[in-house]
Amino acid sequence: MRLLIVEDEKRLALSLAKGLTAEGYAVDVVHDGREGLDRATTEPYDLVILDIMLPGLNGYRVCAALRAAGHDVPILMLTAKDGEYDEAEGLDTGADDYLTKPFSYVVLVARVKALLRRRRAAGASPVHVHGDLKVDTAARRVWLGGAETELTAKEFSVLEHLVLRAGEVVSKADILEHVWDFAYEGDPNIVEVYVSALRRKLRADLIRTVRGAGYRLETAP
Amino acid sequence: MRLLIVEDEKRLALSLAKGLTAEGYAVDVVHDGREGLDRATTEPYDLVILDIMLPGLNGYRVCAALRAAGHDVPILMLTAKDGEYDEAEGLDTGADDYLTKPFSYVVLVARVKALLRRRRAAGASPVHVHGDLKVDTAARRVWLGGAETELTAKEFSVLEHLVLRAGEVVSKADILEHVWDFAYEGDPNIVEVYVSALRRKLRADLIRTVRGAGYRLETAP
DNA sequence: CCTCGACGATCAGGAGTCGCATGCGGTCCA
DNA sequence: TGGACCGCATGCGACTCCTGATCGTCGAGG
Repeated sequence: MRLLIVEDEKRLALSLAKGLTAEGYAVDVVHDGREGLDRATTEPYDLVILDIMLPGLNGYRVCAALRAAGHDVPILMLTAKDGEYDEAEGLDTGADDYLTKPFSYVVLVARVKALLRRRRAAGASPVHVHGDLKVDTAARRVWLGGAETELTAKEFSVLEHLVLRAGEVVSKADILEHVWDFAYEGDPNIVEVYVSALRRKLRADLIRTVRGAGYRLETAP
Repeated sequence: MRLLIVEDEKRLALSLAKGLTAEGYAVDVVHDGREGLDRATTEPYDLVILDIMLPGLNGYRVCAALRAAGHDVPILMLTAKDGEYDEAEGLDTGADDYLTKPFSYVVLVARVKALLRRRRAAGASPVHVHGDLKVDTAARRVWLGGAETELTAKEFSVLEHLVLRAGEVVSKADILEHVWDFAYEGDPNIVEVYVSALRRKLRADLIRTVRGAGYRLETAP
């Protein structure tokens, strides 16, 4: 599950990102509205956490623009309590839920999970397809050209992370942070070991090495 | 059968939950309106017991929001006798039945059963079929390939939870939360013991272990 | 065009984790 | 009082994961 946080208070954004990453989500953070809109329109996020007061473009406008562009990604709005902005307005522009600052981290996580559950209950499939590769994140199953392949937990996590960023180059540090513990003090070689295993179990040319940068899951067949 | 209790008086909520659990229902409890709405919209409950006076969002609004969202889950409202809230209003917003505090536990159970019967009579099937496995959550009976199998209460609850999420990986923590008390502090080993029993009584390959992730009820035959 | 250095791939082994089976005592109910 | 059910503990077996070492490959600069 991939989350985008659009929040200009950097400390808050960072702490949310850390926590949600620990929950197992892939988290990206941007600090202004325009950048947020760009990312949300071009990348496949499962949920967007959107602050109202933002430099560049405020949260309402980001939200409205996203909906106008036909994106139905769930949006959780963050509003300040001082009443300058109205919660109802947030829901009117197409947000799915809102949270009033200050909020506890536990509540935020509960809302995030609820929104993701709701979306899943509505029939949104957690299945990702790229070429002849099919990955079902809920069932934790992987097919290649119709044949199912058995993966271990770590192998699946690495693959899932690459699939969520299919076509992009993902650095080893990024994979380490997301799949392993946050502050993992280990050899980046583990990533190589698991990529190697994935290539062996799936197909060698599925994961492309970008020397000095990381790995990229090939999307075109 | 899964029940959700939305009630902020914790002692009352707990005693109801205990009683209904003993009746064989899987019971979740939340203490405020918003959380109740979240859960009811995202989880597949068979009935919601909803107090009127709630922090966050009162019972009427939860009920109205649920109906507005297209959910037809039966709702049993709990009203205080002091007339501040009108019973009729509860029914207007879409509740199926109401009960005035204080009420006897026996009456509550009778109403719950009546509502579940009514829904069943209306054609909602509590029977889930996956391959040659048939599970009747109302009657709490299980058939495998036409032959009925006797399960204990806990065995059935674990199976029911897996059936409701058939095809997905369900973590042991998730099973613990839903089948045992919600704040259960116990050894995940219990889950393993019950899964083991289910495999013995049903078929070994029906419940698949996904190492490091949980269990998955196989859907394909 | 060759050489060298850095980076990446692969392999094997041991430690640790995870899941399963079994058995025992407690408790609840008939 | 007896039986069934439940929670818990233990020990075993298997698999996974990480580490370290070695081998391979790419690319830049001489």
